[in-house]
Amino acid sequence: MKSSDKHEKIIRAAVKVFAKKGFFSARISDIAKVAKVADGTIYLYFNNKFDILISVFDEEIGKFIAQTKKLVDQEENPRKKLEVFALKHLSMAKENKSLAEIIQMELRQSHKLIKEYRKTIFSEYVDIISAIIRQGQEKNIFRKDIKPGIAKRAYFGALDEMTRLWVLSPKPPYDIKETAKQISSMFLQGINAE
Amino acid sequence: MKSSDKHEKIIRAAVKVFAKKGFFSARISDIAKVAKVADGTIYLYFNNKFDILISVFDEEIGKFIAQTKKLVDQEENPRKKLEVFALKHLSMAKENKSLAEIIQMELRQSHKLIKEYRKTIFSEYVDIISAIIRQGQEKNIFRKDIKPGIAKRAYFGALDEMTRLWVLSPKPPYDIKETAKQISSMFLQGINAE
DNA sequence: GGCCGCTAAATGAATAATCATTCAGATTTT
DNA sequence: AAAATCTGAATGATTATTCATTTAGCGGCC
Repeated sequence: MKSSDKHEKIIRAAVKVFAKKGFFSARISDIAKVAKVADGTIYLYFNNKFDILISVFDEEIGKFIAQTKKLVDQEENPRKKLEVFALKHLSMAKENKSLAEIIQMELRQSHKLIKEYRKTIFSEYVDIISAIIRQGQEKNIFRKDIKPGIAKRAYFGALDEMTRLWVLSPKPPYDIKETAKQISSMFLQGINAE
Repeated sequence: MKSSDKHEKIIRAAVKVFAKKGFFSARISDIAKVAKVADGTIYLYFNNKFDILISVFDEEIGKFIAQTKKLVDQEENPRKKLEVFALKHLSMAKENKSLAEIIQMELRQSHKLIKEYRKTIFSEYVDIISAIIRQGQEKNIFRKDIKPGIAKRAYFGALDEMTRLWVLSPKPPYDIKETAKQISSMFLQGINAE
């Protein structure tokens, strides 16, 4: 068997096990069992347990961010860009529930390395939002008194919290498209009547 | 020494240690050392390590939610209520950084018990928001097509994400009042120019 | 084709370290 | 001098990691 297969198999098993039991409660032997590999084999591909978690993030989140950027770039209108971003974010959570769960739970860990990691990777992601907002402000489409640095976090936070609902509930209580629409609409028009 | 003192001392020490190292990496002996108490003494006041974490939540978060409710009730106008909520939320994070950090990190844990706990306690908190929104809709102040169940999470998520910024950064990069204003304004008016 | 020798990959039992928890005895309070 | 409280060393369970051994893959040779 080619070694790349094993690497892949272990990562996939780890996603499942971490999602189910959480990083600290997951045992290497659990992952080995799911991956159908000996405990020791894991150490041929990863330095330690923590390294597996980081690899999961690196390999899976990277792909996702790239996809999001591409989609957003295809739209012209900043309003539309925000909608597309919301839809992509929520869709990902629905289609890849285990990974979403790990991001929700484990990327919030207070471990120093994870904190640092989170800062870097999330910056790249939420900066997609602030870039859109700046664009919109330049085109006089968005209010100039809104700080992009605050708005990006507010928008991301709103989506992230909806994702948490998906992750914690067995069934999505709201429709994805409907939710993305509501959230982008709230941000664009606000909730004030008239 | 009165026993209530020890209980308090241990809780306070636990808040510090959990915030610094995270629940799983925190050792009982760490907490004991900070509390200036023997390891065994902790077990006279708490059943186990997990029980300490739950007690931290129960005793500290409970107070905070009660305070928030009281403040919100003092306002008449739903718009004003939302502003007050945001300000209280962010102020709490600034004034009680260790606790905010624990809420951010540990309450996201995938441990079954924590998941359940989170559902209960957070529902109580975010339902303050949905209640405000429903009130506003009844008075024709807020759009009727906004679902309170989505809006409450979006609003909470936005604030929660700003809190994360506080927790992860050594210095608050934005002014608390300014941030609360921006977020409530975004939700009320939206970011569209005119 | 079949056999041999070699290397890389894989195995999983044994190791070693970590800590939550306990409890027999010390100390303090009443 | 009981009772209540506290202590911290010892226990025991858990598991990440290691490593001596086995297995599989491959090229050269007859």
